[in-house]
Amino acid sequence: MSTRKANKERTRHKLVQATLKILHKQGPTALTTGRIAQAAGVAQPTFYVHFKDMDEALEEAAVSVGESIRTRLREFRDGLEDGASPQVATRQAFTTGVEALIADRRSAELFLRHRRDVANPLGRRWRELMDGAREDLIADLHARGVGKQVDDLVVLADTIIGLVLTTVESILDGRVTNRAAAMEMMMRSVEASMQPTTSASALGASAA
Amino acid sequence: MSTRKANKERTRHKLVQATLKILHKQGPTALTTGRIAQAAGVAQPTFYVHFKDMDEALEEAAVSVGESIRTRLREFRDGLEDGASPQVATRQAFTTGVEALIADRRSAELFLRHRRDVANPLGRRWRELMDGAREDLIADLHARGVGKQVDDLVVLADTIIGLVLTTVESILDGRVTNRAAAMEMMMRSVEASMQPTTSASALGASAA
DNA sequence: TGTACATCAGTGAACGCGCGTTCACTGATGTAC
DNA sequence: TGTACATCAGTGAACGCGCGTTCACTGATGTAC
Repeated sequence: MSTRKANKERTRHKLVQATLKILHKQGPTALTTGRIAQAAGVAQPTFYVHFKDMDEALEEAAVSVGESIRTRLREFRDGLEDGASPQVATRQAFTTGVEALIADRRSAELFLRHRRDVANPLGRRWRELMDGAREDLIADLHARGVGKQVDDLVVLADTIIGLVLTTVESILDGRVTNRAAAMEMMMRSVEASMQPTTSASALGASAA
Repeated sequence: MSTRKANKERTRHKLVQATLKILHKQGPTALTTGRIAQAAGVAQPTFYVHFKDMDEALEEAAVSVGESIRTRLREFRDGLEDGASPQVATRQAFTTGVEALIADRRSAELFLRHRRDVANPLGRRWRELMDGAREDLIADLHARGVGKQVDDLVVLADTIIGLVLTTVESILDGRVTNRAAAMEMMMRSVEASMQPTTSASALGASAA
């Protein structure tokens, strides 16, 4: 590749990273083309050499973070056993999700913060990402025969994803010191939602 | 109260509601004093009769939503039994949380969307609200003797709160049609996280 | 009740500032021969 | 390799616009007597 083209890509990359940096440190209100350019070390009009407008830059920033998370999810997922039981597989899926997210703190924080912000390209893009992940999870649970035990795989998937995000939040916010123990407790919750409905009655036994 | 004072309060209230309306429909970027005043049906400089700046208006909007949620939480909570077992009480606490949030859709959506937005007065205020709720929950769990079974009440509280918010999200986003069944599954997850750690081993029994 | 005066919520007009956006230009890089 | 020309990423300067903010003013409401 020509030096010129490579340099242009480097600048573009710097602008995207600067966008994420400002968004992370100062929030959406502070996002201006001038600040982004300054943080990237270029003149302000340079922004327009690379992006039509702010939305286009945000869109690319969202894709960047989204792909980084998705790539890490795949990396962790490649380590999973294939023939594992639904319980073991779900346990691994849970751990995978948590590890993939906390591996990159800034991405995780941005994702958690803007994931429901539908007025923002970031929110829209990440919502698509979540919807895809949810569908994958449902398909996976179905393929492993979990549907026979659980009436509503949509709710089960939501429970699992919700607990993954909750765990990540607890870790990122520093409320959790013993990660292993916290993940153990969360995973027990996930497993409970996979039991046939009747098992709820078994509860009485442990009630004082 | 004088008509004058009452009128002023009405205008102020309209401005706060207009702030929430624009924030909800168009997002934080669209928040300008002009748009807020227009939505409230007053001239733009009127905004400054009531608020020093945008942050002060946002602060009041945050308090307004926060109090509406907290009031509803208390209303629901007043219906709880006192001497109930930890399990029954937690079950009721869970239902209470979900019902209190979905009772006002706009407040719930705004809260969920901006709850981690620390660059925003809304996010800061609601984070305080959450921290308070978490501490209350931990104290309540402790008072009911749950601490004897569970090592880490902080994680348990996070699990419960996380599952409440997850359930609310599922309902608001329309992924859940059968609310009762969904809440039943979520509650089983909550209950599982309250079992002594050893019960995790009981899992093997149901694994195919 | 009536009158004269005080208060003050709300407003139109005006302002400066920072923002997004455009454009002619520069100089480094690439290409043709 | 060397030269003459083409391309194009990046820039400084300029611009209009919308925003926040201020202020003198208005007229409705409140108050003193």
